[in-house]
Amino acid sequence: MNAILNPTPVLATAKPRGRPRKTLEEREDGNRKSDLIAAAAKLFRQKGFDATSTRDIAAAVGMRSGSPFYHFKSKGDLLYAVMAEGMRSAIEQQQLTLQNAPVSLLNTEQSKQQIRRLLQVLIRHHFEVLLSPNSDFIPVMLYEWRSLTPRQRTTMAQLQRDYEAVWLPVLEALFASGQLTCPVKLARLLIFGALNWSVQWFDARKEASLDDLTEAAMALFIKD
Amino acid sequence: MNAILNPTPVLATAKPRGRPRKTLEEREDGNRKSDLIAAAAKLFRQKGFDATSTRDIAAAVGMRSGSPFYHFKSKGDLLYAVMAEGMRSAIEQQQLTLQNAPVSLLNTEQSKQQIRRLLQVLIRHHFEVLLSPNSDFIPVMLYEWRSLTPRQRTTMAQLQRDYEAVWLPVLEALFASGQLTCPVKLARLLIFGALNWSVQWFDARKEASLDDLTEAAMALFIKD
DNA sequence: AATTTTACCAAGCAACTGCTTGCTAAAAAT
DNA sequence: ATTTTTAGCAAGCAGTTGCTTGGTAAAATT
Repeated sequence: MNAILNPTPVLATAKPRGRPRKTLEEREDGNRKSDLIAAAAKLFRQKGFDATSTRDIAAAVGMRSGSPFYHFKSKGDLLYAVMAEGMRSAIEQQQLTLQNAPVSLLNTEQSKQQIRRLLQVLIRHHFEVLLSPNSDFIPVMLYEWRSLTPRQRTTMAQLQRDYEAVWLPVLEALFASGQLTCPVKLARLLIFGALNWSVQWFDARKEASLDDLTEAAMALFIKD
Repeated sequence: MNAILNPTPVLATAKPRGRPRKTLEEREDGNRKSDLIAAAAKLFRQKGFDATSTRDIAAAVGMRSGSPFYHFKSKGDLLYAVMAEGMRSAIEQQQLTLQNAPVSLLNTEQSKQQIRRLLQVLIRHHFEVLLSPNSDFIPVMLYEWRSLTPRQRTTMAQLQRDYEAVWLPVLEALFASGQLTCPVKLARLLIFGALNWSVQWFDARKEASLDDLTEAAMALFIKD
């Protein structure tokens, strides 16, 4: 527009331009980074990674378009942060849930019912991770793999293995006791598929509760 | 660039510019539209709808950037064409598979084994739709719902109901005979989840065949 | 009191996006 | 032989994208 050839901004005596700056108190201190992660998770889930612009994310937390790049060096890094944070908290919660469960993973000798109960706890917790409100992190992880770099992909795969590690001994015990008649390896893949797919159709305002789902899944997979 | 103010292209005596035009014979006649659909399906599956540009698609079939818009009025319409074509052929194939099956759907009185066999045929066919090479259509449909208009979404939902319609009586018969101990409605959702999710992990170059998968799924879902 | 750090904003650049326009050569229809 | 249709190409427009740069007020540190 202007005829100024040298685009270098004016240096001296710049008086405060534009909108008023917020004080630190107003911007609810510190956790702006996690605000960004939460907002990004929500938008990524709603519209997908590619269809969400960094401007959308900035606007969602009341920033200007360039500001998220102070906290994250790229949009891709923000996606990775969403997924990593999601897996971290999912694993942590899973550990807690198992500690509070009436049955122990470490106990080798257990009744059929106890092993079955263990799977039920795992399934119920997984549904919670997938479907409880404001937990967009894991769905984003499940559906936006493509947009990760190979590096990020491998570390996410490791986290996923950590999460699933607890399941394998349970499935093996169920197989050994005849309550599961399907090779454990494929059973794991098929069962996680059945559960993970629920983010596509589950509607919290509708008939089934997470307990209903858990019961149905148990009935579908387990014999006796 | 040029100092010509009126951007209207020169009218008279335009000599043939640019690359040589292909004759109809060279461009393998007629099916350019389905070429576009196939190329789009492949790319949409590989990179996702948003990350695929119309230029990518054009290049994949040897066209210039604007030419796909002669065949489809928008990128979204091309996506819809991919999905609709995929569902059309999936439904058609399903019908054919059932006709050649040793058991009939219309027969009300059937043995436990016959009903079980019917489900096996349906599962096996569904794996084929999902996982056989060069069939990117259905995976695209499963993962790119978001990018459809509400209108397109409802007609796709109808096609999906048509496809699943055949499954319901089979599941109900299995439930009635005690081979399925899970409410039919939820069973359908969970089973389709388990199957559909396989597009995320299945690798044709690896251990399991589609028959192995079918066997595993049957063992997982069905009692007796 | 002086300095450094934190957390932004304003502006904008270069690349890319979907899509349109004006045109044209070859094939098909008349 | 003439007209119409088909299947494109070349060029480009307007909008959007991720990201960078230069600056700055307020808070924290020294």
